[in-house]
Amino acid sequence: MPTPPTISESEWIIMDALWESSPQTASELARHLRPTTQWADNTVRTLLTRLVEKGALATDENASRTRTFTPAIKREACVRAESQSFLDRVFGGAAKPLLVHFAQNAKLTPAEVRELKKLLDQQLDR
Amino acid sequence: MPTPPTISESEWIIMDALWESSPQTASELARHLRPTTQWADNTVRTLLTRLVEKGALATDENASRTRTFTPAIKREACVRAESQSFLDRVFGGAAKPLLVHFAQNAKLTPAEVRELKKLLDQQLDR
DNA sequence: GATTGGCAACTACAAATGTAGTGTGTGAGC
DNA sequence: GCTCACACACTACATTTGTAGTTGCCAATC
Repeated sequence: MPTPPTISESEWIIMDALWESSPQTASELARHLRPTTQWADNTVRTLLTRLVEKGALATDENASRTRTFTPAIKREACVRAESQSFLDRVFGGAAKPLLVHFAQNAKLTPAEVRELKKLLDQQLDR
Repeated sequence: MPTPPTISESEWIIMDALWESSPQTASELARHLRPTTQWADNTVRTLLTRLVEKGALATDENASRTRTFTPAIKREACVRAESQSFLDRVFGGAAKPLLVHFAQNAKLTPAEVRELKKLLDQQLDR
């Protein structure tokens, strides 16, 4: 998978559901998402179609009547792309201010803080 | 300023220029941005108009012939809003994975690492 | 065999975005 | 006073996004 395509906000919701559990059919997805999104079936189908067009999802071509959908790109790659774009747009590409922002605004448990500090230490070693 | 409006990617470029130096006239802005964006004057003007409509920029109402533009909202507020939306969309609202991601992928200087660790410690104290 | 309940494909349509072009009025210079 | 260069306001138009509705086909059911 080359550069991941642009995934819009609604499309992320679909992708997330499929990254979490796939393959799924359109109706399964719609059913699972309805409580939170209240989307009509056709809305889910449209988003699925667009994601397939973008190459973000794959369907089983053989299945004639009811297709299932599976991610064709890795979540990590999308996260990476989105993160880079966000970093550039909002923080002018500088990671430190971003980290400062989230470190200050997030409510972290002591355990998480310890974990992050350990991660930062590993940065020093390299 | 209540909740900041949605600022699109192109609009961020305009806002950034004005947060950095304001007030500026449309042509000044266009001139400054041309090297990087290659936008036509009218493109800049359109974006400015939209930002004024959104309440993100203010113009000096009195000036009759050549208006200048100034941010009407704080960069920090926009950063906060964008960050929240990004956090929710890409990391499902969980700050720790986000911090992990950027802590691992960013290349930080030892000084920056120390600074961040100090910040994290302050989190513990509260 | 006619009916029904899905599913897929196609179409719809408004708002937001990116990126300008056109028309118009006016101050600055000649 | 006439002209020209600008600046502003309007208009334009393709794409993307959000959110469906409509139509047509097929498989299982009665």
